[in-house]
Amino acid sequence: MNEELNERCRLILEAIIEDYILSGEPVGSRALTRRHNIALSPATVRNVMADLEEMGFLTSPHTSAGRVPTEKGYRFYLDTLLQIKQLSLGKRQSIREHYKHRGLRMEELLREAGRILSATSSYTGVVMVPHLTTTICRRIDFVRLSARRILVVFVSQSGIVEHKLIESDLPLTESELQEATNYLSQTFSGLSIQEIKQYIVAQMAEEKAMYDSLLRRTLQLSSMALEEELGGQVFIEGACNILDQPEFNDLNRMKRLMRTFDQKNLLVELLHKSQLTEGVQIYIGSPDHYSDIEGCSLVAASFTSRWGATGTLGIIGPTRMPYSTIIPLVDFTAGLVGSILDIDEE
Amino acid sequence: MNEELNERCRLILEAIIEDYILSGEPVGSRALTRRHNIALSPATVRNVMADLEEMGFLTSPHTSAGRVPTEKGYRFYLDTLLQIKQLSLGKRQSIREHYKHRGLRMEELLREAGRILSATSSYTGVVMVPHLTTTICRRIDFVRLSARRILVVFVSQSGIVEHKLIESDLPLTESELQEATNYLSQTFSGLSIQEIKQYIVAQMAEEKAMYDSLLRRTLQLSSMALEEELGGQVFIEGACNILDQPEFNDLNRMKRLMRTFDQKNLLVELLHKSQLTEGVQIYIGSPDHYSDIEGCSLVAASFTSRWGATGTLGIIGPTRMPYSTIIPLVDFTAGLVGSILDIDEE
DNA sequence: GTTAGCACTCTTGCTGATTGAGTGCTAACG
DNA sequence: CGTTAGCACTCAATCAGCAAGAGTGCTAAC
Repeated sequence: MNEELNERCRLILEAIIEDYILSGEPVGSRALTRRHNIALSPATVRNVMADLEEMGFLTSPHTSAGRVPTEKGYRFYLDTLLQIKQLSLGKRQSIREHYKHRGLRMEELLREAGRILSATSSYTGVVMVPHLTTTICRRIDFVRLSARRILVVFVSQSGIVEHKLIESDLPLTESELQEATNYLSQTFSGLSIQEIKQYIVAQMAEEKAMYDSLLRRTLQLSSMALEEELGGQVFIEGACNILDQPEFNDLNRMKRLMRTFDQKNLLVELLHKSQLTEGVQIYIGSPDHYSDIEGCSLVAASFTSRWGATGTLGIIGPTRMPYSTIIPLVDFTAGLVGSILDIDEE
Repeated sequence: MNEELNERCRLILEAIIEDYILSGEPVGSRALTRRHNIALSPATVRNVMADLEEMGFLTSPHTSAGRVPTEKGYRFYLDTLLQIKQLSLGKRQSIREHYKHRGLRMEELLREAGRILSATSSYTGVVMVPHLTTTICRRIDFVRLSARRILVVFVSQSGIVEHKLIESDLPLTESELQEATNYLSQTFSGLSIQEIKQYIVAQMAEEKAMYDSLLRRTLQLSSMALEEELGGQVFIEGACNILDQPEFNDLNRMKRLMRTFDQKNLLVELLHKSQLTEGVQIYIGSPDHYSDIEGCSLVAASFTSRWGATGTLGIIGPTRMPYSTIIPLVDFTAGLVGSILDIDEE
C-alpha cells in the first residue's frame, strides 16, 4: 500500500513536509504550487493531497486549512525522501573549535557538548553520561567516613569519577580499609565493572570456607559498592531555547514539555533505547508513542570510546525540524565526543 | 514618612496584601471591606488606598482595577506586619521523615532537599552546594590518566567528593605520584582548603632553593589542584511547578524565567549573597532590582555544618507567596540539612 | 487524467455594544 | 473634621456579528 506511492505523490509529500518545516503552518494546494514550481494545477495537487490524507501521511487541522504531515508522514519522509546533507567543513571546524580548550573534566565535556548542540541547533541539547557497566576501572577507593559509612570513589580509565556511599556492618579499621583499597586497586585496575563483578562472585565462592578473613570482607564491600549501577545521569541544556518555537505558544504544551524535562525519565528511556542501536535514531513524539513530547522529536546518537564508555547525546526540537542539517550535526558531534574521550584516555 | 503609617493604614495594607496573596488579582475597596470585616465603608478604604498608593506601597494596573502591592509594599509587609507561623509539629515530622532513608550521598541529599522544598511548597526549590573553601579535607588523591593529565579527587570530611583534571608539565612517574598522594593525604587531612593553601605557599617558599625535589613537584601539583574554587554548583528542582501559578499565563514572562533558570548565574549570585547573612533572606524580583525574576521572589537561608561546609537553599515562587508558611519551611529545612550533614560527619 | 469553476467551510481579525468592577470627587452627615 | 453615600467616569473583558482570506471538495468540461 505505502509502497504504491508513485513519483508524483512522493514529490508532493516531500514538498509539503519541507514547506511545513519552514513555515510551521498548514500548507495548502495553491501555496504549494507557487512556491515549488510544480507543473500541476492546485486542483490536481488537491486530489493527490486527498489521497495522501487517506493513506495517513497527512491530516488537516480543520476543514478549510491546509495539510500537516502526520507521524507516519514524517517517518516516510525520514526513511525514504530525506537527503542528508554533509555538514560543511567550516561548520565542522567551528564545532571542533569549541571543544579545544575546555571540558577537561568528563562531566564538563559532556555538559559542554549539550550546550553546543543546543546553541548550534537553537533547540535543546541532551546528553546521557556513560553507564559504567562496560567501563574499565582505573582505581577504586574506599574512604571511611564513620564506623559504618564508607565512601566508594570509582575512577574509570577515561577519568570518569563516580562515588557512592555505602553503609556496611562489617567492621573495618582504618588500616584494614587502606590495605583493602590497595589490594582492590591492584586487582581491579584494567577490568571492566562487569568483569569485576564476575571476579568477585568467583572469589567469594572460593573463599566461602574462610571465616571472616579480611579478603572476604573486602570482597563483600566491593560487591556492595558495585551493586547498583553507577552513572546514567542526563544533562539537559538550553531547555528554554525550544520555547521560542511558534508551536509552544500553546501554554499547556509548553508546561508539559517542561515537566518532561524536569522528570527526565522519558528521556532516560529514549536515550537508553537509542544506545542499543548504531547510528542516528529519531523518535517522534505523538499522542500514541511518546505523548510527553508531543509535537517534538528527539534526534539521538550514541558515542563510544575505545575503552567502553558509551553514552548518548541528541537534540530535542519541534517535530518539524530541519532534519537534513540536524541529523548530521548530531552524528558529527557523537563521533567527535567519542574521539575526545579516546584522546583523554590515551 | 513611612513610619507615619497609622494603625488603620497598616491594617488595610496588610489586608490588601493578604487578599492579593490569596487571589492573585487586584483587590478593590468593596471586596476588601466584605472579606475582612472592616468597620469602614469602601469609600473610606478608598481614601486610605489612595494615600498608600501615593506613598508607594500600592499601585493599580490601570485606572479602574483594584490595587496591587509594590515591592516596597511587600518589604514593609515582610518587615513589620508579617507574623511568621511556627511550622506545625506534624509537618516538621513529615519533612524529617522524607530524609530518613535516603540521600546517602551528599549530592543526592541536597538534590532531595530541593525536591522536598519544591514539593511541599509547590514552587521551585533551589540548592547551592557548599563551597569547599572552608571545608575540611579528608583525603586528596591524584590519579594519573596520561603523561600530562592528572585527575585530582578531593574528599571532604563530610563526604563531599569533588574532582578536577589538571594538565601538568611536571613529569611524575606512577610510583612518584603514589608517594605524593600518600604524603599529601597524611599532611592535609584535617585541614581546610584555605589552610592547605597557606601551607603550600609557606612550604614552597621554604623549598625554593631545592631543585626539583619530589616534594617540590608535589606541592606545585596540589597548588594547581586547588587553584580554582571547587563546588558552588546549583540544583534547581521542580522548575515547572511554578508555571502553574496564574501569573505565568504570560508567555514572555514564563520564557524569561526559564531562561534565568537555564543560565543560573543570577541565582548563584543571590544565593551567594544570602550566604553572607544569618537567617532567612528574601529577594523580591522587580524591574529595578532583580529584573530576571520579575514577579518572583527568592526565600533563601544558608545551612552550615560544624565542619565548615556552608551552602544555601531556598524557594523561588511568585512574589505573592504565603510567606508566613514558606519562611519557616525554608528555615526549618536549612537547619535540618545542616544537622544531617553533621550526622554524616560524625 | 487534468483542470477550471464554484459553492461551501472554517479561521482570523475587526468592530461595537454591553457588562461589571472599581475609582475619584463632591456634598452631606454626625 | 473625619466619615460616608452617591454619582459620573474609566477601563478591561466578553461576546456577537461581519467581512476577508485561505483552502477544500465536487462537478463538469477539456
